[in-house]
Amino acid sequence: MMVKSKQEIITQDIALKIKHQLYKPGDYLPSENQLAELYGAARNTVRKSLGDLTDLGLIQKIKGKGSLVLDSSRYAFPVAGITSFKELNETLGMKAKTEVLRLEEIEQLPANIKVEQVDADKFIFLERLRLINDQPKVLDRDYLLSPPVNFLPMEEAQNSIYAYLEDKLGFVISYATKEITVRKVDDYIASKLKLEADRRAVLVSSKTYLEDTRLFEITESYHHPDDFSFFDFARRRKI
Amino acid sequence: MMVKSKQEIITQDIALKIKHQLYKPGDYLPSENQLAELYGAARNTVRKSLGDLTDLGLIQKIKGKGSLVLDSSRYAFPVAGITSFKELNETLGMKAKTEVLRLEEIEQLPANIKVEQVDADKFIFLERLRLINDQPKVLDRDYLLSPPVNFLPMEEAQNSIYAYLEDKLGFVISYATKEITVRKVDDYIASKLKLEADRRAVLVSSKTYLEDTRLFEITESYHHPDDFSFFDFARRRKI
DNA sequence: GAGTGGTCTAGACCACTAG
DNA sequence: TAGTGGTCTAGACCACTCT
Repeated sequence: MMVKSKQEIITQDIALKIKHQLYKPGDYLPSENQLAELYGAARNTVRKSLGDLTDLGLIQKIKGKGSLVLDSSRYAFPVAGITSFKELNETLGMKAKTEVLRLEEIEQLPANIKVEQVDADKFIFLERLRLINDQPKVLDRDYLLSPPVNFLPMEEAQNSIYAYLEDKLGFVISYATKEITVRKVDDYIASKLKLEADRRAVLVSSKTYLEDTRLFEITESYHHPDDFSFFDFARRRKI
Repeated sequence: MMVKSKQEIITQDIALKIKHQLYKPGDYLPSENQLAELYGAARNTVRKSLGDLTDLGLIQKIKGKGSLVLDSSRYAFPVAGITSFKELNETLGMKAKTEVLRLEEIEQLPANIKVEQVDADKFIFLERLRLINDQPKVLDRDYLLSPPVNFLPMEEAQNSIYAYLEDKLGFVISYATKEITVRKVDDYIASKLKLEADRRAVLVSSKTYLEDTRLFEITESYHHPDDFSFFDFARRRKI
């Protein structure tokens, strides 16, 4: 049984109130002292929550004034973070379908994939085509390292493998690196995505890591160029 | 005179030690209690620093074990954040040049730019071509809102306008939204970027905001598709 | 059991904003 | 001057890892 921290509860409660317009864009949240009283928490705990909401782009803190609710409707879905296709669908309410093209074990990674050091015995190779309104939009190639991922049931492959890994296997996904480039693709990919003459697709390559920093997944997603969109909310960082 | 907080000093000191390999990838940092003693700070202060380093992707904290230094050499430059071309050059040491194509005041934004509510009297329009090894790579179009940006000297346009705004004008840049798409472009852009027949470029559209949440800059960057690369480090966020 | 990071508290002083 | 967020402290208890 997962117990939520007081801080998580506060974060989600405020996020929900912003989502449901109890706190509207342009409003100020109650002050930190008021929130602390309201939730029966120390001010530091409230501040941690407000910090998370700031990172998410939901509010902006202004010294001496308060915490201003931003208009986050345009980018509230966490596409800048690590989010799976399935999760995105549900958030955005699109009519989407997933076709599993291949699901098999392989001994080696394709030569074009650059990885520093991999101590996996084998890999689970999963190729999926993502369709929206019956139009092919994304060709996904997942390479799951085994170990730690030793088996992937076919029915899970059709859904979110993140949900399977997190909920069923208890994996804790921590972070990922992601690179976006534009590539000329081969005949196979071009035909699957129904590309025109130029045959360029947007390639999103990512590597995903567990809490203990073990790499467990490498993904290559080929997106149809007409429909690709990546939205990011970023705070200025100086170091 | 800008005074650094104790927490900033700690963050930068540890970041520097990681950069200079005093703490190497695979090593654990000293424990939080040891760091607190070392810097003469409370544990909470050290924890805030370690949290920032975690967000930057420099370390990964593991419960019961310690703070593990990650191999961040591949993505240490903050391309996922808000970073200007000039800053990137310096970080990556590329031979780059900037040509200012236009610098003028305009009354209206181009029709293709969607903005909610803008209370600017006019705009400073800056068009620049970015070349690397004499090859055109990026066509940048900046629209600076006036107010708050009332004037941009020509010599600053050739450098980083962020440096001008932050260092000379004292602006505090806080956050930005950024969207990446692929677009067919017109003859003008195609010729400037020396695109081939297909005439698609990667468009990075961004809006940048000040600390008081005022929008002050809209940018449209057209990247040559062969050279575009966007690298991101993301932590899994649930809400 | 000793050490680690995760959470939380109660209180202090500061700089900034506003009336 | 009162209220706000920003920083910092010293201490507590917890869950987790390792031996």
